Amino acid sequence: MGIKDLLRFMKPYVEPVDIKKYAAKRVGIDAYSWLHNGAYSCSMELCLNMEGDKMSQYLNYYMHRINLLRHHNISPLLVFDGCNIPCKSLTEQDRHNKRKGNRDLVMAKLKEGNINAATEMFQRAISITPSMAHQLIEILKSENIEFVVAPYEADAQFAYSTLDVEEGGIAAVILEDSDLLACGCSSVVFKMDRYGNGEEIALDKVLGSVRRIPSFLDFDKELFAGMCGLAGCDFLPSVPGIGISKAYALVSKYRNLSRVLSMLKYEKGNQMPQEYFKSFKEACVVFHHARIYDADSKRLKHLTPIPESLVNELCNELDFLGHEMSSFQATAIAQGRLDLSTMKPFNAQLTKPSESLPHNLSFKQGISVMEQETKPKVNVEERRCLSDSSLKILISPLKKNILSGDDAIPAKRSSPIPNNNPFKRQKKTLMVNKEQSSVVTQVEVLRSTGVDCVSEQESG
DNA sequence: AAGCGGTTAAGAT
DNA sequence: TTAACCGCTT
Repeated sequence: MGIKDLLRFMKPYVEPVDIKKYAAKRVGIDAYSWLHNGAYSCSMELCLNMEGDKMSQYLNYYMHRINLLRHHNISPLLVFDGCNIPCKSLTEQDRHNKRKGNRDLVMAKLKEGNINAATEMFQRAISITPSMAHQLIEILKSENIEFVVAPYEADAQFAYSTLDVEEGGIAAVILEDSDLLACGCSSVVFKMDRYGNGEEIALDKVLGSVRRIPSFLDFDKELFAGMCGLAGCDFLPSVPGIGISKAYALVSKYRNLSRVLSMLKYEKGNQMPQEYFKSFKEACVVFHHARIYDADSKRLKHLTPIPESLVNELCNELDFLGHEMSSFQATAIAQGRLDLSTMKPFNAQLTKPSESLPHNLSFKQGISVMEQETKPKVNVEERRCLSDSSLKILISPLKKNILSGDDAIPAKRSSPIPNNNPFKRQKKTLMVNKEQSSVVTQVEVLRSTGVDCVSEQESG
């Protein structure tokens, strides 16, 4: 995953960070990585789709971390991954198959009665379902926490949100894995623990740096991204014999990506796959011009505008970035109204099956192990963008929400909003002074006074 | 020295 | 599942 060995290579630039450094700033969060982490504590319940409190424990984990940020007066922006981009389809297919294998193993162990082995396997078989993401999104809405579902890669969405830090863009991105650096994200926080301690790489300290080794003097974002591409990433296999170190050496020697490429062509000759040069170009375009959602104009845009000359060079063929979407569709996705595995609105349970949209966009994180059997398989080759007409289904069940432009959808939660703020006491005193009109407040106060397991209905 | 494949431990409570 | 680590190979 990500760029091979990049983090190890960048070790000299990694610095410990306390998240309160970003007090009063906006910070981006990889929404799925926290979902994954939170799911460990209840992997079996999630996999077997068991009802009950334990199953929602991942939400507790989540709100704990959100509350940690709020405590430091940090405004979180949660970014969810959206649809797959075509050039990544091989990677996704692989994962899909592995999860399927894990599911078979779990069932075998369960039959043997080997509970220990089974629970271990459950943790490997976890995948985040659209409905889990949706549950979280409903809570985020009711708690007024900013979020966006990216049309495609969350990475690019992050990069877009960091473009104008002075005008309220995000100052850093918190994530568990992956390497935002290739997209040009200015500041990345890895491995943040429950107290807000993590490790950070600041790209502006990297580029132009002479003090540390490796030195990135004379590197710009384009060269840096090129280096990452050469080392191999999700949508581009690495050149045999070239890892991150050689990639760095080549780029710093030639300081120009096309010169590096012609050099490779010359040196490696027939070792280079025929498709490589085209794929490399496309990977670079993904890094710089991926499709993102622009919340102001409510449209799909490119991370940075694609120059006309580049479009011509690519023969007007931009579908490797993911298909173009209407403003209408992009907005529905961004606001979390669409289940991307079915392309149906989340709360349109009353919709007749015959009105279902075709399963032509795959949900990035896959579907749960138990759901895989019932849901039709997605053929990645057949993915096509939905037309506006097929989206009309959105209007009937959700008319008010969509036409009024109001983002809020009445939350239908089965579980109460988790409240496990590590700073409960301090919060409580603040809360008591406020008018306790909302369910949230009531639950929060009751909990902090020692009353547990208050359901929404009981308190309302 | 760098690449590459295989193994391992962590993550969550 | 993924990053980190180890040891063999180029």
